[in-house]
Amino acid sequence: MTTTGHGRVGRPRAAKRADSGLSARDELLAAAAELFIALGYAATTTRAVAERAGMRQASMYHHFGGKEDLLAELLEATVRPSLDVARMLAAPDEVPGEVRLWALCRADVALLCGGPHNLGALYFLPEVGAERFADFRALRYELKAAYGRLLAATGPGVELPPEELEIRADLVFGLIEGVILIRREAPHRDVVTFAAATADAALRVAGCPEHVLPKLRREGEALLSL
Amino acid sequence: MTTTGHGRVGRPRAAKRADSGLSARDELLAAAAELFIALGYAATTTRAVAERAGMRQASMYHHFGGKEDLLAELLEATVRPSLDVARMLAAPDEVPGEVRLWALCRADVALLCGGPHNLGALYFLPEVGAERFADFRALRYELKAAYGRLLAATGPGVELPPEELEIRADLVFGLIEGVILIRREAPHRDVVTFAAATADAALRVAGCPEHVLPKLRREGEALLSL
DNA sequence: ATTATCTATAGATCTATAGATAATGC
DNA sequence: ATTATCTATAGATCTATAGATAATGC
Repeated sequence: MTTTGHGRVGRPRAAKRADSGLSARDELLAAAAELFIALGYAATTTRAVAERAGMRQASMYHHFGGKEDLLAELLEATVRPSLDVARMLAAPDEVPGEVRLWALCRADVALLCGGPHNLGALYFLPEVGAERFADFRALRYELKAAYGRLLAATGPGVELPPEELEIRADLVFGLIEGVILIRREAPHRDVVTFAAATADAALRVAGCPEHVLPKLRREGEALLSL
Repeated sequence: MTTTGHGRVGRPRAAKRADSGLSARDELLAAAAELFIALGYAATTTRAVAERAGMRQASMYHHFGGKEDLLAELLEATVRPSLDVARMLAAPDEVPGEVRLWALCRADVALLCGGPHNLGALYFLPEVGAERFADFRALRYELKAAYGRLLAATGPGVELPPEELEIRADLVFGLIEGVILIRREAPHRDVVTFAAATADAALRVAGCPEHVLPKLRREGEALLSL
C-alpha cells in the first residue's frame, strides 16, 4: 500500500475524480478484487478493471503484465497472512496441539472475514487450477498441511487411526474455508463472535469433548494476543 | 436421459464417433458440466461445449437457447435430489431431529460425491449470482432452511440461544457444502465411509455428544434405507 | 415433410501493442 | 529526461442467426 504525495508525475488521467490515497497499482488490485469476486475471472475485462480504478484500459499494462498478474498477486497476498500465523503456531511445543489448532482456526476465520471484500472467494475460481497460479496453490497446500499437523498433535483422549485422521483434517480445513461461502451469504455477522464459534466447531469436529472448549478458548485467545 | 434408437433423423454429424448412448441434449449437458467445472462458465465457449459433444458450434442452438440454459439446467438437476431427500425427512415427527439431520447430511454428501463429475462445484461459480439463476438459488435456499429446521429440532440436551443456533446452522450447512471443495482435491475417497464420517462431523458441530453418534449412525442409515 | 445437422458470417467484443502527449524532475 | 497516462488499432476471438443439406418418416 504505497501512497504517493500529491503532484504525481506523468500525464493526468482523462477521467478525474477524488484521490483515493492509493497508488495506481493498489487501485487496480482493489478494482480487480471486487470484479473477480462479483463476476469471476474470465468475465472480468481489463477495461472494467482499469476503468473502475479510474484509468483507461491500456494504462493498466504500465503496472501489470496482464490480468493473470493481478489475480496471482491477490491470491498470494490473501493466503500469506494465514500462513504466517500457521508458521508461528507450528513452533511452541509447550502449548498443547488442540490450543494451537483452536488459535489457528480463530485467526484464519478472522482474516477471511476481516477485510472489506470476501477475498477468500478468489480461492474457488476455477481458473486458479491453471499452471500460472501454482505458487499460490503451494502456499495454500502448506497451510493445509499445518492444519493437519496440529490436528495430529491434538489429544490426549482423541487418538484416531491414520485414515480417520486424514478425513478429519480435510473436514476441519473444509469447515474453515467453508467460512468463505458463509460470508458470501451472511456478510454482516460480527467477526469476533463468529471466528470463536467457528474455532469451537472445528475442535468439535477434531473430536474434542464439549467441556474442554472454554479452556481452549481462553488459552487460544491468550496465545494469539502475544 | 433419453436415448434414441439407432438410425437418427436429421443430417449426419460431420465428425463421426462411437455412439455414446446419450441423446444430443444429454451429450451437450455432460460436455458443459465438465467444462464449466474445469474452466469456469465465462471461459467455456459454446464451440468447446458443442465440439466436446461431437457436433458443430451452431448445432447446439437447436437444443438449447444458449450457454445460460445449459448452466441453469445443470444447477437445478444437481440440487433437486438433495431437496427431495430434505422434503422427505421433514415429515416424520416420530423420528428425533438429530437422527433426521444425520440422515440428511449422510444422503447429501453421498449425492455430492456420487456422480462422475463434481457437479456441486457449479454452485460456487460467480456467475450463479446472476438473475437468470434465481430459480436455482431459491431451491438451494429451501435446502438450507431444511437443515436449519432439523438442527432446531435437535435435542434434548442441546438447547441453544437463537443467535447461536443460526451460526451453527450456517456452520453445518457450510461443512456439508465444503465437501465439494474437499472432493475437488481428494477425488478418490470411498464415498460411503466419507459420507458417514461427514454426517458424524456435522452432528458434532450441532452439539451432539460423542457417545450418541453410534446410535444416530444406526438409526440414520435405517431411515434412509426405507 | 420433418428433423438434426451443417457451412458461412455479421456484429460485438477483448487483449495487448505502438506511438503520442502532458505532467514533473533536474 | 522521465514518467504515467492517453488515443488508436490490429488481430483474435466469441455468440447467435441465416440459410443450405442430408438423413428418416409417411
